[in-house]
Amino acid sequence: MDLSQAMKKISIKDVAREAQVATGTVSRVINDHPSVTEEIRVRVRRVIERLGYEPDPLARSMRSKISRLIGIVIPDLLNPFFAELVQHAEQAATSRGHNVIFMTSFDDVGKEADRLAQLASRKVDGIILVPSNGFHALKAPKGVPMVVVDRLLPGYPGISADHRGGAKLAVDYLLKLGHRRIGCIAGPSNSVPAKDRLEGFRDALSACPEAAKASTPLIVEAAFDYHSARLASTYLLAMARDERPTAIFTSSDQQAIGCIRAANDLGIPVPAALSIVSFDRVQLADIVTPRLTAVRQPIGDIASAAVATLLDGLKPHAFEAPMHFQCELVEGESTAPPQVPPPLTARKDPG
Amino acid sequence: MDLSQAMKKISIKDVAREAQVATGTVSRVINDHPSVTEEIRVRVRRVIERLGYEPDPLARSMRSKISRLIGIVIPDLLNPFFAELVQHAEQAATSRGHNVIFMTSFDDVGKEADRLAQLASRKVDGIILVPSNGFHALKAPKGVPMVVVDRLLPGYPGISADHRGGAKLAVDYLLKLGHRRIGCIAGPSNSVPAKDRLEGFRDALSACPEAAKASTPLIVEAAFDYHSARLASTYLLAMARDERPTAIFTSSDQQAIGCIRAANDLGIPVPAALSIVSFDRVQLADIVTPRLTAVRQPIGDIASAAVATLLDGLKPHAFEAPMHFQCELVEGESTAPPQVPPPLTARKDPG
DNA sequence: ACTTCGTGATGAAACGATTCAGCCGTTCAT
DNA sequence: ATGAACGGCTGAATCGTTTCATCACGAAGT
Repeated sequence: MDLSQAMKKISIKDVAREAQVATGTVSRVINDHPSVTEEIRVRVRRVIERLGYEPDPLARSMRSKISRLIGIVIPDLLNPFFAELVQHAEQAATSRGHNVIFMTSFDDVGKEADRLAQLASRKVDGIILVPSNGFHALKAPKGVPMVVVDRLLPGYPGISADHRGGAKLAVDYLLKLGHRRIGCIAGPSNSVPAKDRLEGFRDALSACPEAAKASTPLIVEAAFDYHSARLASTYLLAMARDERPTAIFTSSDQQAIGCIRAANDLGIPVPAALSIVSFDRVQLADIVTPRLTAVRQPIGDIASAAVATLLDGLKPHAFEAPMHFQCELVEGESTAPPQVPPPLTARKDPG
Repeated sequence: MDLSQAMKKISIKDVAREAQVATGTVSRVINDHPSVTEEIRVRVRRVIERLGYEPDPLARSMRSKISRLIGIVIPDLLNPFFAELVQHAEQAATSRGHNVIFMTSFDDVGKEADRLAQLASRKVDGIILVPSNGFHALKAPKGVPMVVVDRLLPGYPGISADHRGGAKLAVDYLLKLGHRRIGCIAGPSNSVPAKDRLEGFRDALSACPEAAKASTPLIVEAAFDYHSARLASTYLLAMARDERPTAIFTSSDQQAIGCIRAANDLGIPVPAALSIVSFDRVQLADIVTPRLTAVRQPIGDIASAAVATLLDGLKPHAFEAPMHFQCELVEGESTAPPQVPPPLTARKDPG
């Protein structure tokens, strides 16, 4: 016992010798290859157990070209949406016996290309990419399946939430509450999801000409973060009372929080005088006051689908339509029916 | 050219043949081994360039036992503090030519052990571990350097912020503002950092007997999250006005937000009637209303130090004192001097 | 002049798995 | 009865490096 403990490492050869079979046979036992009699299979298994043998992943992948490793490249982990995505992807990969190499591109096209090359040289079995924003002719590494998530890219298999449908959900909800002047903090125009959400905003309005007319001038563009949205919201809310929106759709939770802040600063109570619906619905949405009504992306589903696509080798997707997942509206406390605006001219007092 | 493109892959042998040297020589050129004449070095380099040869990391690590991979295991990526830690660690590793395998333990000791074993079998060059909470005899994989971060563990090289000193910083600040009844939302008692922060809280008070006497009954324990802290805060703030704390130190930003919410619900204005200082100071602290005054952990430094420790092979740390990094107080808008409490009996009205 | 050394380069043996060609014995169809 | 097909196993080649034991050669020491 002690001697065997002192031994450096047990390899497939040791197992083979001990079990009186060839190394190839042991290999087939390990890999559950059918061509092995039950008797031998059991015998080998027992020896493996006894020796505490574990195959070396490195040697294994070197020969087989399968690394049981997948790469994930995202722009920024501080964005809770991406953090959640990574967490779910890791979970999905782990449950399928893979590990994940994590990388950040910092929204830099150069870094992104570099990271992809590194992953390729590591011979990962697949890559999940959330591309950096803006224009770029992405060059996917040859021979490594890749799936683009969230920010879709033409020509690559893509998976994302149905941003357009989700936004429509949000605005439909506001319309149903009775709102007609609905502002929109759109995301940056170089972001695909932002554009999609804006489309969804318009989709919803197109069913209600009155709202469409009143709301179209109330669309402003801002980055996805708190500060930009606070600024943009201040602009919208500084309008005269009968012109300013009674509700605002924001393209991210952080934007919504900036919007709430702007409303507070202007003395506009939320949701009494201003309803807010946001997108993403990450943890954040639940701890802010008031809790956000928001459209939740099915991040878990997206992550699972991405991993499954890679690991099941569903390559043909490349030129088919991207996969979309339905969003869901989660009601919080940031929405209410619109106040009846007090007549501007005279007060209808009794008598 | 076209033909060479069609070729499967160029290996070290191709380079050797083309440059008229032995493969071993090429290897030494690649690894900047000194024993190689300038002439040959140049010649080989040129061939490498021309052929676009890139060494295969797998084959490389198989022989050399060096994978240029480090593993990082954290309990939960949705905790923004850990997300930031991972982000920084990835950055540090990348800048040193390493990649990182990311794993989540979900605060489960069993999963944690499993992940560590996986990393060991992948022959990573080092492991950064944020251990799951609670008791456990952690078994570090043999032969892989490991550094424990944040939640220190006796017997392992550890790196963390100076939680105790940081907490003292926070409470000193409150004392300086004039507060004497200072509440404390302590973290869960099975968490090492939580205990350290509580120590720091006590350290600060020990300099001011008056405050110590008034504050000691105001310590309550809660999980690090929003909801627990909201509950705990409500308990503290529901006390009579001259008994309840005029300031509260919370052990996390999320706790602080729960605390603010509790104060709001009770009609206690922050910071006018209640000052709050929290720990961590992640992004969150900046977008909440009011912005949090908080103690910031130098996450970047911690991550860099962890990576450096692993990659520079500073193993002897194991039984030395853990490495601590100083925290820094960041002023926000959640703190103010205490209100002068209005006399309880009669109002000192003129006349 | 002869050994001793050191330097730079070589060729082959690891590393630890997978996989491929081949072999032997059965079984099945003809 | 005979050949083809096939299942089950073996042994060796292979993957792309690093590293080790040598070796050739010239400089230096005696």
